[in-house]
Amino acid sequence: MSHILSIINEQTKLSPKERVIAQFITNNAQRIAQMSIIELAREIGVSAATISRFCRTFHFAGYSDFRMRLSSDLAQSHTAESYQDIVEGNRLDKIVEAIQSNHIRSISDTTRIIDFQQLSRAIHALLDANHIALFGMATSGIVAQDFFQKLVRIGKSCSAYSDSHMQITSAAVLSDQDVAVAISYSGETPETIDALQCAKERGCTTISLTKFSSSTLSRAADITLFTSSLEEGMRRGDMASRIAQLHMIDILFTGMVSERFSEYVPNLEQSYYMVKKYRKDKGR
Amino acid sequence: MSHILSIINEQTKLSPKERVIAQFITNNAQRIAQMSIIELAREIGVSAATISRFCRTFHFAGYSDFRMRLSSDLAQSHTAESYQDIVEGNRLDKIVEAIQSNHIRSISDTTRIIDFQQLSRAIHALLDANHIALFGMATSGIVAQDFFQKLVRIGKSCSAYSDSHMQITSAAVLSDQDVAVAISYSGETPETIDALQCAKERGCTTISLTKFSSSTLSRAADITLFTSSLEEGMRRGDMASRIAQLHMIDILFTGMVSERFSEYVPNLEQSYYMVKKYRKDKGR
DNA sequence: CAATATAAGAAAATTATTTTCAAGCAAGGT
DNA sequence: ACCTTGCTTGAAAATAATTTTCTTATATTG
Repeated sequence: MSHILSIINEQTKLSPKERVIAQFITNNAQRIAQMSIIELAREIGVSAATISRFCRTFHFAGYSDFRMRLSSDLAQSHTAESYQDIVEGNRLDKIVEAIQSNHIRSISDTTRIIDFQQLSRAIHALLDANHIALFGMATSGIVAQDFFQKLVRIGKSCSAYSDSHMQITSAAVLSDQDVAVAISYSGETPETIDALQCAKERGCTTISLTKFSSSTLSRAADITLFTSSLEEGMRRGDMASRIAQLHMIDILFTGMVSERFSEYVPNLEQSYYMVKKYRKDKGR
Repeated sequence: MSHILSIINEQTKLSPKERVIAQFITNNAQRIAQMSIIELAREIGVSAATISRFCRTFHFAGYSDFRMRLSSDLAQSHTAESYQDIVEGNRLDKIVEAIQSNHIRSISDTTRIIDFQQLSRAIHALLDANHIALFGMATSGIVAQDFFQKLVRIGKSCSAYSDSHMQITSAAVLSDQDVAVAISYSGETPETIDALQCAKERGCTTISLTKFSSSTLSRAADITLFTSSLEEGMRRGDMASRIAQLHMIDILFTGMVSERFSEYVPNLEQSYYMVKKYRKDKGR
């Protein structure tokens, strides 16, 4: 099934009309590409307003955006297979194949749902930030650490703590010149939400990176970035989700470096060079 | 090139403005998906009317129809060419495309060069290990941390320190029942090599994960695993290399879980469940 | 049972797209 | 040269599509 359709079908807490809409979309995905919101509304038997809201619920910019993404999603879906879970006693080559296809799919799906407006806002917010605070627990904490290392290399002031008390502590001292990035696949990790709320209270610009569906974290953030969401039960080991998050981090980072090339690239190069130099000097 | 783009480019008898439009569309196809006719008009420097007429000239129902067909067209034709470096002032859509293709390529290349014999040996060594010590600095340290988190979830005794003194310390107390995994893209990171040598001296089985070419680290290890090597000068930010390393970690981990399914999957599930439970109990 | 929240449609407002109309310009005829 | 004709193009009007606001109905909770 197409990525967008599976997101829509996964969502369990939908209002009656929303369910009707989801149902119709699932059964008539191909036709929707050619329908205006009004035609669709008439055919389903709901108001256009409800459909418009439905699209926003799923983080599309609006109906047009939804329709477009759905159709490119459908165009692609016969090319890529679906995500595969870890299963028992699989032959090694099957495992490798499954992981490869999960990861590649996760990257392409994430790319496909990028909202360039939000992405651009995020990059500029990060560039202009005095200090960047990164929040994330467990696997998302690893992703935060990764971003942290990158930001350090270009000389950006930033922090990333895996300890939830330290996260809050670092959030507590932020100002409105700062930016907070909260990472959580589900968007429901309490510690991460708390840290973001705290940062928000301090007047920070807040950025969330969650799976592509409505969540407490994405609702709370000023700028929302998404990774593809996997089918349910796919979370064992958080593998594909973490690859998608890192993919997004790479896009943010590269966007930043590309924008301030002459300032950041020398920093990057210095940081590699100095690590080498000071290692040698110690007499190995 | 996409079908629609080639149709547009084939057309030879176009008016001046039409040619300008065709040109822009060809060079910015990806971006158009997110642009209204007015934005596009402003950017090109023609009137919206002219664009509307342009679309009809090519037998589309109108601009919306054109935009939709173009984007599903682009979704189908997947373009993973060679690795691309970060360059200055690139447009965001180009950046995203480049990163996506680098990552996908990095994963497929890494998969292609897998030596299943070595992989299988590595998985069994890890399964049989009493304790697993992970070594890696900087970006490879992040990868080590990631593997660490996964191993903890299945209840495997392991360690991963980013501090090079602690790495050596942990290596110093290993026994011949243990396994050491040393991660370094170049295979020449002195701290990581030292740790592996130290582990070897203690009688450990040693596994290296490096780029695909001979290196001090891979020569020193009992079992060698490889990730694809990127073209020179591609290391800015270590993005693709880290994705490839994580891909390999996922393969190792999934291989382990798949082999001891009934022992490890309940552990995995318990670990997710308990995190949730003990968070709730704290009274949020 | 009141108070509050949520859902949903009608209508208004906004935004996007297409059409109409008029101006500008080049080619060809007188 | 000067008019006519046929294009091309943009401005503005007209239309269509979409979103927002406002209101009412329906649940939900204390």
